[in-house]
Amino acid sequence: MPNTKASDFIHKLHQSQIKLTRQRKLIVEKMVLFKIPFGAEDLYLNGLKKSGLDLATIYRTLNLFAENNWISRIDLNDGYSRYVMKPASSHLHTLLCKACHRIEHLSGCFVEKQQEELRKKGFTSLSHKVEFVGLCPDCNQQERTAL
Amino acid sequence: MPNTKASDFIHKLHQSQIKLTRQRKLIVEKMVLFKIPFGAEDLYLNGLKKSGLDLATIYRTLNLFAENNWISRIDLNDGYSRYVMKPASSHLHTLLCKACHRIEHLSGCFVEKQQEELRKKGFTSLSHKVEFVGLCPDCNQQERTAL
DNA sequence: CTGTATGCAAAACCTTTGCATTGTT
DNA sequence: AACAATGCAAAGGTTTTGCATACAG
Repeated sequence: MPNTKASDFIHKLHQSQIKLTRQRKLIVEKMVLFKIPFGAEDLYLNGLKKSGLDLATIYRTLNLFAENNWISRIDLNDGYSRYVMKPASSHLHTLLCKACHRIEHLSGCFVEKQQEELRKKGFTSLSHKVEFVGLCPDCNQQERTAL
Repeated sequence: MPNTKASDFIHKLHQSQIKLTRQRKLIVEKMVLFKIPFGAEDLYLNGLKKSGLDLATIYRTLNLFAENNWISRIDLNDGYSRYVMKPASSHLHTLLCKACHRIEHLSGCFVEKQQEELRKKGFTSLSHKVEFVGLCPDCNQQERTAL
């Protein structure tokens, strides 16, 4: 079963109003191959350019996907917009390795209670994001053995 | 006691190796006046330009402060880097109103336990960020009365 | 004094946009 | 056929950088 992820994603596109173009399919198929957050240029230089896609198309598509909440923007604070495929759950709880950028989606939410308190105080339309950043076991080990 | 915040901050600068210039003092004194996340241009157009500061100096200074963890970058996802003064506690738990950009630092941390579990799994140098985004009571009310 | 910080101007950078053309539904 | 999406090229806006000068320690 190759690319279940990609076809699931494309299925989502189908159900919406947007048109399913060759370019968008290619972008989706490329996105799912990334295990770390990817930017427009990452997709472009890793095959999409060869397929004849324009960088502008990729930017437009990534914006479209993000607006529809099909992907999430990750801020690595280097002036470069990156995205990750959205996990099944709506909001984002991530664990990011600052060395290799490997990203994990965490299950379990420890802040629902806190959010509920804020709601009681009069805040509405609440959403939240929990981000852990650190060194994953692999990168941590590399640093040690490098000494 | 005017500008306790500013002098506290400047005191921190003193203790580090960096030089305390007229420009840096002015930037600090301006920063503390902002109750919402501020960008370089915000500082520039709100008095620092009149004081003769250059935008480049402000960018350099904001980068310097952020590298030293004296201020924190906030990503509002509009292609504009903003910062907030760091709260006393090291890490960031914020509540941001998406309408007026008013920001609150939340006390109490509900994710320490989760972080401890990650540490046990082999992750190191862990830090975390918890961000709530929503409409504050004031903005929420405005939307309602606008109907 | 020495080395860092600033001002100025230009460049770099990522991202967006206009418009004619192509392609989907 | 109608409208949305793409490619191409150019512009946009924020942030960075080089270099001579000024300044803090």
